[in-house]
This record gives sequence, structure tokens and C-alpha cells, in this order.
Amino acid sequence: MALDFGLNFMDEKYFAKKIEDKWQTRWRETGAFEVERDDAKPKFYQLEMLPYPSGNLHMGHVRNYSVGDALAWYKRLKGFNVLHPIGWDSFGQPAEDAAIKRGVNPRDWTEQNINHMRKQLQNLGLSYDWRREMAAHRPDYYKFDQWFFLKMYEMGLAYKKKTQVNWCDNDKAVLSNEQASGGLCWRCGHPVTKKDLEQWFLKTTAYADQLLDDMAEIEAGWAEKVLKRQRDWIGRSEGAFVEFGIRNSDLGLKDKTNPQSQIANPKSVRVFTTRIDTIYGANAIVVAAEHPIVEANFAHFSDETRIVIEKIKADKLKVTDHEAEVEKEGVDTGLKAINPFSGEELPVWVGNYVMIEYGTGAVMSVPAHDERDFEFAKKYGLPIRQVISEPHLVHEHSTMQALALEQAFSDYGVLVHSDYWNGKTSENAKKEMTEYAVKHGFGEAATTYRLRDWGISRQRFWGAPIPIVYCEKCGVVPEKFENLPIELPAQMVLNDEIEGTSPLAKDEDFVNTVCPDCGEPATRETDTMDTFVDSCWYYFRYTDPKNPEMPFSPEIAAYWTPVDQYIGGDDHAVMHLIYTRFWTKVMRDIGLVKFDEPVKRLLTQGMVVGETFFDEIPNPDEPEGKGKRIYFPPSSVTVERDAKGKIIAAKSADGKMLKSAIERMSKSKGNGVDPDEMVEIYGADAARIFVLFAAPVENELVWNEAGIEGATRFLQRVWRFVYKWQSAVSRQPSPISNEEFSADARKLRQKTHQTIKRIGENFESLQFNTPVAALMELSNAIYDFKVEPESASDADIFAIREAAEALILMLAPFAPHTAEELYAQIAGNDRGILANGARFPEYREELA
RNA sequence: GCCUGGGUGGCGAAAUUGGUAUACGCACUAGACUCAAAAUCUAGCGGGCUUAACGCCCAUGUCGGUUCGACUCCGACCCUAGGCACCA
Repeated sequence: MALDFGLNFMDEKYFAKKIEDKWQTRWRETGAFEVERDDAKPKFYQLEMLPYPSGNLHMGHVRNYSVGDALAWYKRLKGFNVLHPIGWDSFGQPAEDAAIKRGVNPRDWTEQNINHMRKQLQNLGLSYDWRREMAAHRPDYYKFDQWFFLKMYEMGLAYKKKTQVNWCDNDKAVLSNEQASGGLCWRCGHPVTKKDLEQWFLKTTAYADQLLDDMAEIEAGWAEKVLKRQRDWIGRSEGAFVEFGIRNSDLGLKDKTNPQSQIANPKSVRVFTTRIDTIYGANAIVVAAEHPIVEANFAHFSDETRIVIEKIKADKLKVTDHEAEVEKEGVDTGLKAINPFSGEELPVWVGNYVMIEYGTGAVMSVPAHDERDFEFAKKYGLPIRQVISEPHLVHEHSTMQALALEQAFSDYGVLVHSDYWNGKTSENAKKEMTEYAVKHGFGEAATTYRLRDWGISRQRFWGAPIPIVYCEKCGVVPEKFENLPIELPAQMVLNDEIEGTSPLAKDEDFVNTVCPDCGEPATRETDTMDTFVDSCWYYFRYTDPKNPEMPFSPEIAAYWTPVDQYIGGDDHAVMHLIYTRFWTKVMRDIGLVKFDEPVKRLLTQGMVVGETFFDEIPNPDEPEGKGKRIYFPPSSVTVERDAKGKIIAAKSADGKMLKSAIERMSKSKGNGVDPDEMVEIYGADAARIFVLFAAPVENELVWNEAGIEGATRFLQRVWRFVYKWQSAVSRQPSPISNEEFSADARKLRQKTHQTIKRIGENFESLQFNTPVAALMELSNAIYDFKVEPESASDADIFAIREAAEALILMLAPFAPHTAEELYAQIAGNDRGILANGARFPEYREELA
């Protein structure tokens, strides 16, 4: 049903505020962007990463959402049923910090921020279906975080295990790696120890292969750099386990439940290697200080050996700068291992460069063909024996005994000094030697991953409670589905008295409960879930936001999902985007969805950055590290620049020389730009055009407001010519044969159709700066068409109308308010593009 | 150290994928309108020669190669931004 609002007279001047208010109100009143499932129409799911409700929108948001909105509009004009929702990632640290610092309720703080930011989004005129808004901190949402947790518990994908955390015994606090820097507590200076804490994990490793292999399904739509980072993060490597017998160890493993229990034979050490072909070059076995073989034999080691091992363990607790290279350190334990291929006896060393968390916590050291082993062997004078040769040097290398290698040769080659295997290529030797090891029972092919299971326990208040109950009688008991949600207490006094234990532990009403199984008194788990859980599935909730029984209806979600286009910052390339892919595979296995991958196309936008000015106060504890920075807002700084605009000198108001840098915009650095202010001065449409036009989306955008006037000028130019031609053009022109057009009119029509083609292609390839340029060109072409309304022929008017209509329709994704208003004017009724059901202009090749 | 992007005017950037390099915008210069200013409009705007006019030469980080033709493809190097970092 079409709504008719009657025709307004057009202002001669472009008043952004007036138009924006008018259309925002109308969109709201008519539910212009509200959509329902419609099997007769093709769907398009346009999604942008949901914001954390910090209190204010920043320019990064404006950029992200302007891009998403442009695409949503484009797809609407192309006839798609477009789902374009937004919500809030509203659990997390800042709300809790605010609560501690200012004594506010985190819920109130969060809701207030959401209300303010929602208004800011609406002022930008973003085309969301607001009925579908979700917020992670509301019980009707996190109920299903808990639901999923219980499902995963049932499936064996959620489990609890002891893990080491940094612990300050003086403060009784868990410390993050950053807070345990230097091995000392950041607050009291007490030495940091490791403490075993029970934490909940989700078994992401169970999906490691799928996470890697299913990348083939999304390769076309995801940036290669994102996929690569995920590949690195998962870090699959193919190789082999090999058992080295231990000659003088008569002690077995004491702890069979230890995760390293794969080292089943107490008389051997199992190593992981990707280069079994180099095994004849092994000069030692090097194990991590925490390795069971070390613990089992510790009492038998010499004092010096034990001191070194203790030191290595202690050093690992220190959090070192990633830039600083750690010197290799180790000690010979006196244990002897037997190389199962050669029968050679090798010393067993403890080395600080071997990680207990990866592989088996033990490696065979082959210095000739591994850089790290080379460095280690050099330092301790261990023999270095070359067993892989470059093909053209084989003869030379096989006749010589030892070679003075300058550095490790880690490429593939041909085997030498390897008995039976001499002359084989690395590739063949790897395969055959693994088979040989399997046949003789001392090895097997193996695949290892860097990916760890996802620890989701947080000793925090502001998150979804983990729905687990501890009962004296029944042990660990999952909550019943019908008891969900397990709600956070409405009132909670938060302070930082005992940081490191969950604040919920202090609330007896929360903690004390009854066992879901036996009904006896029991206690609740007081840890909450990592906030990354919330963002794993929020965009499925949008499809069915009010469902009280299920996270979403599989049937409704089957229409809308997977997401056709996702847009966000590439800082989430690994964490969020791996977790949500994992979650989707779990949902598939539960039967909620029927696909492997949730996002078909991913666009990662560049950051919005700005100049910052600061005074750096050196930190005496870390002479080489970065000092503390005190930021000065740019408006308070006097800046001297060279001809190219580079900063020569910057001075604060009181004359202090300041350093400067280009950094991510933020309030604390004083270089943020308030979107409200921009909208107030220039209007939402101009702000949106500018932010898209300023640079390609994937580039970093160095904020500089100088160009925004250009966006305003462009909109004004468009406005002025529509005003001039409005009455001439608003009567529907009749079709005209091609010969009646003047040469200039034909030129204009050509430009119009070339532009239609170009902009369509730009949208399909996710370019947003070039279509704005194309619109400007078309607008310039209309100005170059020197005809006045009074003297224009029908053909001229037809050409003008065609160009104007195309321009206005293609402007809508960038400047929707202005486009709606201008379309209403030329359509001759006061309905805009949407209400008139207008479509993206049709490209006619014969005219272009 | 390894991996991945990127180097084009004063600035942000284009270039139909090997075919007129610098579109579009910002900044700047001159002119028109104005008592004046703003706004708007017109013209100019990579560098160097040159003409009355036409024009010519050099320029896409550097050096080389392929091609009738290279910002685009190939090789080496330089610079820069980001990611990873003892993963055996």
C-alpha cells in the first residue's frame, strides 16, 4: 500500500538537517527497513560487526556502518530482501571497571550507553531493522550462551581442566601476562608464581582440521591475509612421533592423568618431528623443563643440573618482550637416549627453547638442519653432523666426515651419512622412514596443531554465568535447560578488593543453590564466560530475535543465513572470526544450521587513525621499553609543518616540545572526532560520503577533515540542478527516438549509462570511493550540458531526466536522505525511492 | 628472522586488468559577480624546454628484462605498513 504525503515545495537551498529529520522520521514511521522472510524474493544478509557500547560512536564505527549501509541500500535497489540488523556486544571489562571506579551498576551504565549510541546511529540515518536489535547482557540473550554451553557439555566439547595462571601470593590475585611482567607482581612487587586453576574450555581443537579445510569454501570471498592468519593460528604441521629409548632411566611416570601421558613408555621419550629424514643427524634429545622424564628423574640429577632446570622454569614465568630474543640455555641431564634408526646413544638435555605445550614437549636436536638446534649446539659445543645435502654436492658430502657448517641447512635435499637411506630425497625418505618406524613399533605419522582449546572462564562479574553446579554428592552437574537463564544478581557491589576471584563468589544468594540432580544444597560455578562467546552467534539471533525456546528457529535462519556480506576491522581476523566459524560447525552438528561456513564474503576495513601528540615519561623499570605517554588534544597543540605537511615541531600550550605519531583514534588520546558534531555541522549524508570517498575501504584512513567541504559542495550542486529542472522534469517524458537527440544530449546519455555500469561494477567488487567519484563526474556532465529549462526540447528534458534519476538513485546508498528527498521531487509525489519502489537504474549498452 | 600488503602530483587517490598516466576530490593561483566578504561560476594546476601558434623531452620507489606498447607481466634490490615469532 503506497502512502501519499502530498507534494512539498522545494527549498532553493540544501538544508541537510531539515531533510534528514524528515526522512528519519518517515523511515521510522513507515518501518521502511523492517523485513520479513519472503520465500518469493531473493535474500541478502548484510552484517557489520556489532559495537561495544562504550558510550560514544567513533569514526571507525561511522566508516564501518557507512560501508555496510551503502551495500544494504544497493542490494535493496537491486530487488533483494535485505536483512540489515545491529546489536550490542555489551558484556565486558569496561562496564565492570566503570562499576568499580564510580560505583554505578554495570547494567545501568551499559543501558545508558546503548541508548545514547542508538541515537547516534539513528542520526546517521543507517537503515537497520531496529526491531531485531540484540544485546549480549540481557538475560533473553545470554540464556542461549548458557544453552549452547550445556549442549557442548553434552557433546563433550566443554570440559574443565587445571591450567597454569600467573598468581601473586601476596595479593591473592590472578594476573594477566602483562601484569606479571618481569616475574614480579605489577602492584606489590611480590614474585609471581604459577598456580593451577580449574578453568572451563571449549574443544576448538576438535574442529582444527575442519577450520582449515573448510577455508576452501570461503576462499573467494575472504581476504587472503585473513585466511593466512587463521592458518598460522591453527598451525597444522604434519610429521611423525618417534620413540627414543632411555637407557639409564629406571623410573616411570608417576602421573598417568597428565596430558603428556602420551609418553606411555617410561623407558622412552617420544619426540615430534617434521623432518624424520634428518634423524641420522640427531646429536641429542632436548626436552622442556616441565617434561615428565625430567620430573621423574629429578632426584637423581646433579645439583648444578637441578639449578639450571629450576632457573629455566623460573624464567618461563617471566613475561618477556617479544622483541627481545631469548638466549638458548640448557643442561645435560645425564640420561641417555637411543636413536632407534642408528642405535647411537644420545645425551638428553633440558632446553629452554622447547615448549611443553607443543608437540610432545621433546625434540630431537639436529643442528645441521635446524637453526635453533644449530645455535644450541654451537653454544654447548655439541657435534654438528650434516645428513642432508644439496643434490649437486652429494658426492662431496658423502665422502667427507664432518663439515664446517656456517649455518643450518634447513631445505630439503638428498640424504647422506644415513646408512640404508643414503641417496634418497627428503620427500621420499620422510615417507619411507615413517613407514619403517611404524613397522618396527617405534613411531607413527602424526599431525600437531598450535591451536589450543579455548579457555572461556573469566573471574569477572559482567558476563554470562557458566551454568554449572557443584554438588557434594553428584559432583559437577550441568544445570537443567528449563532453569535457564542463570541470571546475574541485579545488584552487586563491585570493588577490586580481591581481584582474581570471581565477584559472584561473594554473593551468597547466587552461589548457594540446590543440585539439579539430587536436590541437595550445592554451589554454583562463579566464573563467567569470555565475551567472545556472545559474538559467536549473535547474527543468527537477529533472524529470530524474540524466540524464547531456542537461540533461533532453524527454519527461519535457513532463509536468511549464511551471512552474504560481513564487514569489520581486521583486528578480529583471528579470534572472533575463528571462534564464530567453530561455533557454526558446532551448530551444524547440533542440527541448527545446514552449512559449514557462516560468512560468504568478508570485507576488512582499514582503521581510522589520527595524529596524536604526547609527552613521553621514561619508565625506570624498563629502560628500553616504551615510557608512559601523556596525550595532549590536538586542538591544544601548536604545530609547525613543512611544505609536505609533515610535522616539524609540536608544542603544548605551556611550551613543552611534544612527540607525535599516527595512532588509532580514541578518546584517551584526544584525537577522536565526535560524529555528532560532524553530523550537526555538515549533515549525515555529507559525513557519510566523505568517509567513503576519502580512501579505499581497506586502506587505513588518516583523519583529516579538510575534504569534507567537498562532499557538502557536491550534494549542493546536485540539489541546485534538481531544483532548477524540477518542474520541467517532473512530468513524465514520453519515449523519443534516438535521432531527435542533439549531439550533446547523446553525450550526456552516454555518460549516464557508462556511469550506471561503472557504479554497479564498483558495488559488486566492494569499492566505495570510486563510485562517489563517478557520481561527481556524472553531476559535472549534467552541468556541462548547456541547456536551459525554458528553451529545452523534449529530447533534452528526457536526457536530463534520465541522468538526474540515475544520479539520484545511485546516490541513495551514499546519501540516502538527500536521494529520497530529490527523488520525491522529480517523481512529482512526495514519496521517496523506497515508497515508490524504485530500482537501481538500468544499464543500456547501446547508449554507452 | 619469516610471512603478507603497499610505494603514482603539494595531499587523499584513479587508470575499463597490457593500450591517451595523473579521473574525482582537497589545497593552491588568476578572473567574473559583489561596496566588500562569503557562497557560486570560469580558467589554470607533475617536471623541464620551446613557439606568434603548433610542439618536444622526462616522469608511476631503483636497476634490468619481455613486448609494437608496461603503473600493470618477469627478475634483483631499496623503502614502508601490518601480522607471526624459539611450533621442532
